Amino acid sequence: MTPQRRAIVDCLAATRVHPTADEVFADVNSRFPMTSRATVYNTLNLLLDAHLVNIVEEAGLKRFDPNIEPHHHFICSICGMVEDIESPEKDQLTLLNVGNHVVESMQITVRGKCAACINRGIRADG
Amino acid sequence: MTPQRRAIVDCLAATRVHPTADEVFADVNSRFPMTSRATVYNTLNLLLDAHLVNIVEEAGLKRFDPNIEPHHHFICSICGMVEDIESPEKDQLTLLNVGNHVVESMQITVRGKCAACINRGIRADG
DNA sequence: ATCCAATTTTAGATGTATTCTAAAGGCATG
DNA sequence: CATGCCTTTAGAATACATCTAAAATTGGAT
Repeated sequence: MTPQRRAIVDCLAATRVHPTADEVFADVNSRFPMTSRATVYNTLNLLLDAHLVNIVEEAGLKRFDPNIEPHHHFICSICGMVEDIESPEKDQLTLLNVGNHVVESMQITVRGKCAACINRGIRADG
Repeated sequence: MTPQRRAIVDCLAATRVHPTADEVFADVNSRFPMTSRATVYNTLNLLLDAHLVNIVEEAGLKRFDPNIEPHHHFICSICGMVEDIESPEKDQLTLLNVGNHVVESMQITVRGKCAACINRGIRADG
């Protein structure tokens, strides 16, 4: 565990915005200015392999999620914001059977417009 | 509607494997050898804008899905295969409320090991 | 059939995200 | 202090996607 790795883990643990690798790089670099992108990518991939973070893909970007409990996501179609859903309804979902495949997990992705974007739109119109 | 565009649309309509842009390019090129990647990307993006195809992102690749009915996906964690789920259970899902956001759609992603990969594994072991 | 304007296609350059590589650095152990 | 192992660094290399400008094609008017 090096200072760079600790900074990367801290960055993920402190945020709820599902940062991209580049956003993690920018945050870590503000504290350790010489950290290279390769270190950020290496560390993130190590965390992925160790199942200590998850990945959410959207609009061509891989976003990293330190929440490894099974959960779901809301994605704003305007600003791209990704938010964890901690709804009791998530548990109503039992594993579907799919053909002859072995099902291991299920995840719901909810899409729509986030409250912030709706407010921005209302102000712009009025 | 040009021959190139028709070939791209035909390719998508004929397949159930959710091809990537590059796979579409390879297929179209086998019939129209001089078709460029740009034409494939342009046409796919036109189809996306017109909501005539959907996109499924997985493992850093954008896969194109001509099925525009709301539906769900099974993704194999070994080979990356994406399969549509046409399960009656999909309809039991009612739109969740998520904070103050406006929910427009919900999609389930089921992950696991596909039948083909399981068979391959069993043969490899025995 | 010919011309023209508008659109599409092409090849290659460019952009963006990610991974690879080789050299340098750090740290524990002998 | 030397050694070996692992990490970090900077930049090159790769992969996927988009952009650009010129050439080709289309459909409509003559």
